[in-house]
Amino acid sequence: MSRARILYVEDDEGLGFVTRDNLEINGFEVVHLDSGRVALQAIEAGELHYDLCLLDVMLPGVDGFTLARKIRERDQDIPILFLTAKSLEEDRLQGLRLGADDYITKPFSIEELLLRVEVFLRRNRVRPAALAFDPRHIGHYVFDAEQLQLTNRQANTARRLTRREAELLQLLSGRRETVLERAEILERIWGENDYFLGRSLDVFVSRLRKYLRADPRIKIENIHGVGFTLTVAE
Amino acid sequence: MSRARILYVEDDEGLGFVTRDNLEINGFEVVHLDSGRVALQAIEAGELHYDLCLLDVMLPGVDGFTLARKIRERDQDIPILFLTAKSLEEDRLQGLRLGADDYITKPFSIEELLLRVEVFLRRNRVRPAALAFDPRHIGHYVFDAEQLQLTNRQANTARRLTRREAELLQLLSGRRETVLERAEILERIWGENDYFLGRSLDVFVSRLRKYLRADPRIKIENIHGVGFTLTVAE
DNA sequence: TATCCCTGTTAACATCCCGTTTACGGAATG
DNA sequence: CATTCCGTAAACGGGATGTTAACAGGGATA
Repeated sequence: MSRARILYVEDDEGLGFVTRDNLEINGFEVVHLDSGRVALQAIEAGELHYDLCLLDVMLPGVDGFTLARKIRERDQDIPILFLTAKSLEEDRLQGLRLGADDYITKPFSIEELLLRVEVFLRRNRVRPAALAFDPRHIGHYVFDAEQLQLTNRQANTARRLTRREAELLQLLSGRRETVLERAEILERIWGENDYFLGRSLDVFVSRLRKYLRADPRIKIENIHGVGFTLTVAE
Repeated sequence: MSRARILYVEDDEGLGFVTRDNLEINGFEVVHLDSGRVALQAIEAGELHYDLCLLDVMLPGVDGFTLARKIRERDQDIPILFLTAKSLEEDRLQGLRLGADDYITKPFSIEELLLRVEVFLRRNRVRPAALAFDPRHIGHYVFDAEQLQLTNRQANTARRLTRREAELLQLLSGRRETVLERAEILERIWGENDYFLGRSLDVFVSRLRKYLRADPRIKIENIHGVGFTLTVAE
């Protein structure tokens, strides 16, 4: 696997620089943005993909919570860590409800930060695509990745998916409305990327389309030469 | 779906009682031990399998760190949360190095505790407050795990099971409708996992199917490459 | 001690399943 | 209009599973 990419949003210039530097020394690829607004744009542009988000809560303008919410809209699986000066319980709770995965209270030591980040990425790598335990709604289907089950709520029927099918649907449905590049899908699910696996991916996409055909609002669109996007029309 | 099992080590009687109570109300199965020594024995006996460990750091005799180290020797993945009165960084770091996953600083609110516990269990893919099935009624059979007896209420006949058969049936029927992975079954019943034990499991599943064949609503389904699911149709 | 069950494991073989690959036609691109 | 990319059905092959039977060893029994 290539180096893990971290989105780091922090307005304190000094701290931001030091932290970024330390993360990079330890082998991470860091994109450091120094304002909530810029980060919001970057997220909404939706071009880049990260393995982990590190968000300062207190940002001028757009705060960390808002960012987290936006990130979750686009990616329901990516780990989010908050950095917060306040150790106020109310803040911690709000973050956890928003789907944050952990908190680091300022001031923190670099060593602590690294330990937490590594714990996180390690856990994420061990259990690649099977994190979601909340059944996920896709049109009038309900998809339970853990149970490898796809239920048609309308017809009240269920279908068992194979592991690969579930992994792929998990990835697609966790990032709907955004373009998932072929290379990324192949890296994440197959762990490598060659011509034949690419054809395999096409076959799986075709199968998923068939399984989801009962709801015409659901589309898995191909972007020629780039990748796929799952959308659910209103 | 089984309830998540939490090992909770806490010497403060009052706090321990309240916390345990709250966890149980919220659907967790809690084993509360009130001293480090007792916990150490329990861990070294290695009989029980937990989904999460909640350890007070300050314990008379054997402290939380020592426990964590022992637990990590046996299980690399199980989430460990520390409860600590001190928010000293040195303590936090030591805990993280030992493989702790998080800290909760006393005093904590029950809501915070629950949120954190749930976040961690989610990562570990255990369903927290899921309802457990009564393992004793399976279709028109009645299963007594203690007596190793399986009674067919319709035909009014009974069959004696062997211990392994009973263990497997209890696991399957207590978690019906959910995918039980081969690895987990083998870990829980055999304590280890190799090719031959896997074949052994297949043999036992086959036997159970035969014993339960009289009720066609009962199915032990295989999910190829993943595990088994016991279902009882309406 | 020899013998007999009882139980869990191993062996053997048939069958099934699923990820991959092939094949071919259509679509997109420039 | 040439070339590459994609959609999908079908075939393939290797590994996973189902099932029956043989086997081994331990504890009870005589």
